[in-house]
Amino acid sequence: MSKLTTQRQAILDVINSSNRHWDADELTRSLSDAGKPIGIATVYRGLAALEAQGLIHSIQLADKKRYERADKEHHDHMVCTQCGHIEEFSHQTIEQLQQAAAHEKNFKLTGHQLVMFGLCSGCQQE
Amino acid sequence: MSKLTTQRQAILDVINSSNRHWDADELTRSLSDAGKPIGIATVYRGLAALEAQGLIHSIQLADKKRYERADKEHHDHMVCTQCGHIEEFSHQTIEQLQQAAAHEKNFKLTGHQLVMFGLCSGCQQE
DNA sequence: GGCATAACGATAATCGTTATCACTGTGGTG
DNA sequence: CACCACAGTGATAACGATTATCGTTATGCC
Repeated sequence: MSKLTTQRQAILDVINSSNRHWDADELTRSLSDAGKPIGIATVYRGLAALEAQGLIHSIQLADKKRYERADKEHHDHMVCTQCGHIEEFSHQTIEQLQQAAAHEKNFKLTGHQLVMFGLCSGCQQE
Repeated sequence: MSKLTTQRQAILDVINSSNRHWDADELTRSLSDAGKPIGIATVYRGLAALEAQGLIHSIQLADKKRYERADKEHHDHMVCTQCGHIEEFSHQTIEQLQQAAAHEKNFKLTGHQLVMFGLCSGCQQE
């Protein structure tokens, strides 16, 4: 198990302090702005380590990976293709049906990602 | 509406000729091997145009985008994290539940992607 | 035939991410 | 306490997929 160093703790604190979905660059800047400069490579390594330990979660979007706190119940994401806003939702039945589908195909499920794309309520106005 | 040029027709033919999920590089090589050399930039542009016209579909994986024929009924994907094998499955109820979830959040749905990760039956043996 | 326009193809540029490598901090161990 | 092993750090180079650039080419229309 890797160490929870000062830097990794700082990354974790930032992520846990909000419900945002952060990318590596945003985290680097946020920490620098807070007077805790950190190397971008350290951020990437830290994020990988924290995720491996289950302390944070990630979603893989088309261009980049985004990280969020793990201390919430499982959910999936809706991404607004206009403004980038990310809405969360969870649906227990969907999870169950996924399990069933995997079982049917003889697939040993280790993870999944459901992302829905569309326009958030705000962006539908225009 | 963009044109269906010789090159784009060739890309489309390759994709429609199998149930594989192709990336841009594989398509370029396949066409070159078939005696129809094509520029990689042309492949990318062609793929974008073909997808915009609904003639092919794509899935965004962590590292790259893969394209498949569009003349099949809608389905989602299971990706083997060991060998890269892609299995398809469809579940009507899941689609309906997604619609419901989007509606609930006031989200105007334009697309979605559900990818499940795990081990295919072959890779579980080892 | 000539011209406007979209597409092509070679290649440079971009961007997120990973690898490299010299250096640093930490935690045993003798 | 000094030393060593080793994971982590940070600057930066490298990488890989994709996009932009730009001169050239093909196509369709008057």
